[in-house]
Amino acid sequence: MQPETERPARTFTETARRAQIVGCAADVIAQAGYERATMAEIARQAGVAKSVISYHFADKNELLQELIRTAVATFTGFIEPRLAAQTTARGKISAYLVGSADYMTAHPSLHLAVLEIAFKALGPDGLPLVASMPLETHKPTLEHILLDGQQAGELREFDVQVMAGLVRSAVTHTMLLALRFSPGLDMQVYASELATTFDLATRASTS
Amino acid sequence: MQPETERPARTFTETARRAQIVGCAADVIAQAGYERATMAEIARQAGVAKSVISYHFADKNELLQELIRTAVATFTGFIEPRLAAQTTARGKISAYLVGSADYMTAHPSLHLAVLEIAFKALGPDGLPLVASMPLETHKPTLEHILLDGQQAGELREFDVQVMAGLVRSAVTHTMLLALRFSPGLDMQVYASELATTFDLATRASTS
Amino acid sequence: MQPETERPARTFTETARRAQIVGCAADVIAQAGYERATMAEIARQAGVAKSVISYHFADKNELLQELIRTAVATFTGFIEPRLAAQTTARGKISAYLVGSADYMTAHPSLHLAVLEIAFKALGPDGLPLVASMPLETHKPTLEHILLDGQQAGELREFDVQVMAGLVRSAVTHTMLLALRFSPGLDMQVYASELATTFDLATRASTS
Amino acid sequence: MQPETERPARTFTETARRAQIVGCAADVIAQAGYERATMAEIARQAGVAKSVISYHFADKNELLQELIRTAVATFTGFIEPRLAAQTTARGKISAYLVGSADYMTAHPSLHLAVLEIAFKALGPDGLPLVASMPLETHKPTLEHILLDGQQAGELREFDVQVMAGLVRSAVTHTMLLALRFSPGLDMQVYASELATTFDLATRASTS
DNA sequence: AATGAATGAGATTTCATTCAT
DNA sequence: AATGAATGAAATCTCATTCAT
Repeated sequence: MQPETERPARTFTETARRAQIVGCAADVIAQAGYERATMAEIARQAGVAKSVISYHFADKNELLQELIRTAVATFTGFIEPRLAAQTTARGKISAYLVGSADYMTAHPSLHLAVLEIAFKALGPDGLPLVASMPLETHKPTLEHILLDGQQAGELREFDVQVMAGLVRSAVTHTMLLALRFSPGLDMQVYASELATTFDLATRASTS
Repeated sequence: MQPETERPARTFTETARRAQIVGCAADVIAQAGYERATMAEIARQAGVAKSVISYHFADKNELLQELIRTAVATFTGFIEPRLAAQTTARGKISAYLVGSADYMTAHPSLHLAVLEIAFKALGPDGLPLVASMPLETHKPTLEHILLDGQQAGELREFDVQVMAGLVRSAVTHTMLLALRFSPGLDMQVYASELATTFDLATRASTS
Repeated sequence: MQPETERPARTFTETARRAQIVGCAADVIAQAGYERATMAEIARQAGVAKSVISYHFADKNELLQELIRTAVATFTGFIEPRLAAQTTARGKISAYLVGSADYMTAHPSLHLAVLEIAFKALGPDGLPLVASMPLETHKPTLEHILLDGQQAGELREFDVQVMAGLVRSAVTHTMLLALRFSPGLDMQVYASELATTFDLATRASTS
Repeated sequence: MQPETERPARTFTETARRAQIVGCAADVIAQAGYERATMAEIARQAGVAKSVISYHFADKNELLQELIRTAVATFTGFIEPRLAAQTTARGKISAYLVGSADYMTAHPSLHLAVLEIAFKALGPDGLPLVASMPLETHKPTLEHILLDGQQAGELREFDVQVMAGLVRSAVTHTMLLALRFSPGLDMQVYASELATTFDLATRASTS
């Protein structure tokens, strides 16, 4: 049950420091962009020496991976209860979009940081860092929702892969670009507009 | 009419060299990714010395900007006749999606390179390089199409900004990710799936 | 009789801890090599925190010096009775070689660690750490043996410095390299081969 | 005949610079020791910027390997004619020792640098750098000499491996230590003392 | 028009050591 | 007596850019 590799349990202080550093990293990455988010800059933001980060994280990759793990957990905690509260596929899709917008509003720098990392960070093997990470926790979920909706006759026939990709892009990419070009944007309005759009695009024609 | 800044007209050789270098840059960026596309690597691919690039381009930014200008021109040449051939908004949207897929098929490394640059390259001010570029040549176009469609009663009421962003993301982002995860994907089929989806999402309900 | 510098006598626990750490240091240095024998690694091997070492030893140099002192004492305890048991110079030389091989067999990591340190460790002044150490406890001894042998007419005329250096190198260096390239080597056979060689090289021609 | 990997032929300047840098590296390593021979220090000694070294050598390992290659070639050029001039095994052994001393006298920093590197430098895999290098060009040679001498009845029976190791250690290690502790030492005298010693140790008893 | 050579700024990482508890 | 946490110095390597020829 426990992993073989014996790692001494983390101290309370250790855990707190790691969380603090991850938070500062997210802030720096979100505000200054991934390429400016050097270890030196993150340390400066956290008010500690560069080597403090090295002390708590094996290397930059581990820091970024922890950041992503945090974000995935946070997002999941945000979105899952909302999905569970809906019984219909159409309701779940809408909840996914609105919930994502809420998450982005609640944790903007975490969200932006993850996107920066997903697009830009490379692992030691030269492949995108996220390629070796469970970023897609909710990927099957979204496809399941669509599939279930089709089988229940609630949604029309379409390629589930394509539609799921489109929904996910709407959340990560469309909203992101929109935010970048108009920072004051109301995410909730934006999300409800998307919800309407996807409802029309997916519902069964007889409805 | 009169050039603002006095720059001697480019010779034929000069123009050819610039085009060659831009092409090599696109290949390297598309295949190896933006972070590996160093000046040295681009020069190696082009079979010239690093300083040749510096001779023909003021700096790396200018090279990337030229690449983007080339891509925009190519894309425009691809898409505009197809839009012009359509009279209805619904037809134009579909043509935009299918035409984009055709462009990606015809010029894959140009397309991929532009996306890499758009996501990753920063200008000297630290802002994304594309922020200061006419990347959005077709942006007003797409919004015009939607607006005209609404005014003609052909399309339902929706936020034009949101929908245009979604369409554009579908082309740049959704397709890109789909390609990355399944390289053998048939772009044309994918595009027609998207066309159906957007048709349902945008058409006026009475139609 | 009276210690020059006032240092409180070491407790029993203290002494044991120091010995344990020295032993672990020897193991790590012998197995992983001097450059990998960081304080962190030694502490890990000893199952204590890094700062425990700092607590018991002023700095890394003191730890290494203690290790060398231990090794010299051990080696001396090994070799002196054997030398004392021999009455002739030729017997003593042979006993030195064979005894050295026995020592290496009995305390391999101590021996390897000392060699690593002797070759690689630098003191704070940038000079080899062993330059300021009584590593050469047996150096005069060896030269005395040779000199006595010459005066007794047992050994031929040769430069005592050169020959002593050669004998010592045979033990530290030649055997070491031989071991490195063929780990299963029988040290005792090797030593007796060396003993024959040096006997021929040093004995008076009339014998 | 030519190696597959196409490497552009080196310029005259390039070759000269590489040689100069290798020479400076040897000087620094010999005088200050391997651990102080940082890229910065070598560059300072050469009067160039750090990155000039990076321009001419892929990394520090390549620089060190080139240094070793230079030393091996120089040593070979020194020793081979002298071996060829001797017809007997005993003459060749003597020539090897004296020739080595001459080489050390003629190229002291090259010799010292190689020893420093051989003992201390690790490759990227953590193994000694010289493990992957043709340092032992003359190793078979020395063993051949001894073997031939035994077969010709000129040398007594002994383990060829052991004796070859001892001869080589005498050159690299014994002389080195002697030099370190008495810098003004006359190498030629030292070598002739060693030559006598090894002659006695190896010649057939009937001679 | 082209190029080899040189450069300086900056990024990550390692490590012995110190300090407060 | 012991330890987790923090630190600063230093080292290697990368890369866009510039200069003299």
